[in-house]
Amino acid sequence: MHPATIPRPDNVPSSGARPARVTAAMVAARAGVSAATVSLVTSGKTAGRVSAENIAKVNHAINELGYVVDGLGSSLARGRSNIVILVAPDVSNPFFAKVIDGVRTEIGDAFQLLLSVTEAGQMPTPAVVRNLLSLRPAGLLVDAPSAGFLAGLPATGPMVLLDTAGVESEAPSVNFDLDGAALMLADHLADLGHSTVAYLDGTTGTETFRVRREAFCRHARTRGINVVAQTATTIDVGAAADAFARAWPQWQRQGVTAVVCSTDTHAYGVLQEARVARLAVPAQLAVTGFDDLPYSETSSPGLTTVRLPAAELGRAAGRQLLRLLAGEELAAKELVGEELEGDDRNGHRVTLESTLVVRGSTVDGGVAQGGQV
Amino acid sequence: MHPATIPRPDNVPSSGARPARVTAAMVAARAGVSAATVSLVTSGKTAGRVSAENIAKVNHAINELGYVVDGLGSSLARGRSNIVILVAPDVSNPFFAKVIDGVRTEIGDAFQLLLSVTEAGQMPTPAVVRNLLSLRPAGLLVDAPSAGFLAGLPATGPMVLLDTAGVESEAPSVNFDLDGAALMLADHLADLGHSTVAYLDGTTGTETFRVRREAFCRHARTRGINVVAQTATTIDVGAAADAFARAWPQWQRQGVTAVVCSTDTHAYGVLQEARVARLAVPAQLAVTGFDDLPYSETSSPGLTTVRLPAAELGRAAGRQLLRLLAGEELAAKELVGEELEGDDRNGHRVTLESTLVVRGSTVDGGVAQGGQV
DNA sequence: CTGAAAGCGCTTACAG
DNA sequence: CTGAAAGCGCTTACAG
Repeated sequence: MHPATIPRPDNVPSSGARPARVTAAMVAARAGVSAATVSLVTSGKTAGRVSAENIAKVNHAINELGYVVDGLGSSLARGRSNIVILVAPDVSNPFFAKVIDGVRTEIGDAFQLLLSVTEAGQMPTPAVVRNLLSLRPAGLLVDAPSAGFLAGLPATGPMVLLDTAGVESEAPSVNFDLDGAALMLADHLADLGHSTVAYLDGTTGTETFRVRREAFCRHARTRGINVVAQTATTIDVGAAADAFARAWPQWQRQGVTAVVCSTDTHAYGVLQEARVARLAVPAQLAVTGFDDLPYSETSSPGLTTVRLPAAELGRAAGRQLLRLLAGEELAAKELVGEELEGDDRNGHRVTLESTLVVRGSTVDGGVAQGGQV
Repeated sequence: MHPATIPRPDNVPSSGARPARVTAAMVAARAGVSAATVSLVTSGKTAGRVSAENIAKVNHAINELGYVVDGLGSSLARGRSNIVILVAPDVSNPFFAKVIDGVRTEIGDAFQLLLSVTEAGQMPTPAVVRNLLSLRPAGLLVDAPSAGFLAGLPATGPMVLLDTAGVESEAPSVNFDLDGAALMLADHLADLGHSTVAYLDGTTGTETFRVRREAFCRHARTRGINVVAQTATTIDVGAAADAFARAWPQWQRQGVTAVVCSTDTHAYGVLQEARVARLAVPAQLAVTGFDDLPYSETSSPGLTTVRLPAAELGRAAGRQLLRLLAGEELAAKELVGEELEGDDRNGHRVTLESTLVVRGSTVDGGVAQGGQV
């Protein structure tokens, strides 16, 4: 009579009742204590409040019955759940995978990390956000937020922004030093004598891409580099290869000696096409990227690229959020009406240094020479 | 005094109280009705139970106050939340992105889809699962489950498995017809006259990879094809390229005329290396993949591959889950003690047909000739 | 150290 | 059609 769910170990016939949920009351009865005591034990607040004997009894009963604290009841009583929601426009790329992993590492078991799922490349709609917030997450992590998204966000609990390049917000945030990165890149190319370069951008319209391009172009100009051409394609090796193949004859005529790509993925396409065209990299053409994705180390030649520390971005954001959450607890418990100490009022804006990783796509023997600058 | 959260529109000073949560009781007071009536309105159960006038009043009050039904309270009262949790070992690959998208499309706004986040390539630990389940999700979707994971799963609510290749389970599931796919592939290569091939596998140890390989080898043998070599690398273009470059001299001596890859990503590496080595594809070497990732259409030559309908996998699983959920509701409401109709007892095991997409990597002009077979 | 009680915010029989 | 009341499962003052 029940819809097929997961297999029952024993073939329970059509009585089909779901296994009864084990509640704190049941544990209490079994242990011969009150539900309050059970709660104290499960939440670890026993110090000076529960006798060792009762703690043992409760734990025993918990194991016997296989009790798990109900997330809904618990969250409702505490006023918030223990889930942290990570909102991001692009879940499926290796760079973001590292970011996620960093967050996960930092958040640990204290909170349950869940990813909001949206249409590829989209931030969740206001309606979805309202839905998410109604779950009373302990905190929110938002990657690459658009300005519109932030504007529509109702003022709720702790939130940390990741990779907000170009978007204004007062919320605590963790960012890459894209300007510094672009500067290093421009310097590197200028030092190598490049004076005419092309820029291959992404079409997603992400803020970070815009910032990368603008920062590079600015610093390039300062260093006397002409950015004579710009094209954009989707973030796809094939699309980038095509675009480069089509553009190259023209670029060559313009004297382009280097192609700067807004992400390594594009650069892979360029490298690939260059190999097919038997263009000597870096002698005839230098290629650079952003991100330092895994493949950049093993491509041939290796790709010179701005390493944006993805995992560290996730970790730093996780750390910030944990601090906010701890602060909240403090505020609720002890500091009502007072001011928190400086540490919690500053440090809300973390910027991570990027590094330029020099490899064979700009310098012969770049890898051998040691990599990072 | 509160930790910095998100920016307040107006600079609320250190009074700092969170904006008071708007509750159903507040809406009720404003509208001059009972909380029960508010609930009826928000859940759309007004038919014959709430006057048009009161509906209007309540809706008005809701808008005025910006009321959103609290997910925790609501879920606790109903006995389950409206979230569906998608558990998967590999969130960050373009194939899975399509699966997610399919699920999202099907689930729609009825439920809130959230992704469980685990270490890359890992299923969540039993502890995490218990945590997730304590949120009382309306349903669970599990992609590429390992046998161990399923065994450790407590018997809970509705669940649908995706891509369970090789894993036994009684739970409703949606799968690809990998055997049929492997057969088509073997036939295709045999028809082209290949009799000696190499197999390039992934090292993740995913069940689906094992099944792909075994099924292909079986059918290949039947068709008189010798699979003379097998290698495995991580799922990375560069790694695959390296592996191929290293293995090719030997393979060539063995008379290998085709490389079958367990996923397109590997095949990209092979194609790339083949171009560098000026190996004529497909004349000297045919290459095939599995998945039909986006780039397979634009690579040069295009990649002959088994198209596994990823989005359809997600949609079918979403559909199954919705049916389970609907059945549950029925069971709870009307059918206690009776049997559900056949439709709900069968059809719990959906198999999706795969197709072989023939492109230039096995047949000259493969694309032009129409693609699918 | 312990338990009875109130409360978190909602939904759903139930009696009118 | 409407509202008072009980209940979902927990946590947290509070009184002992």
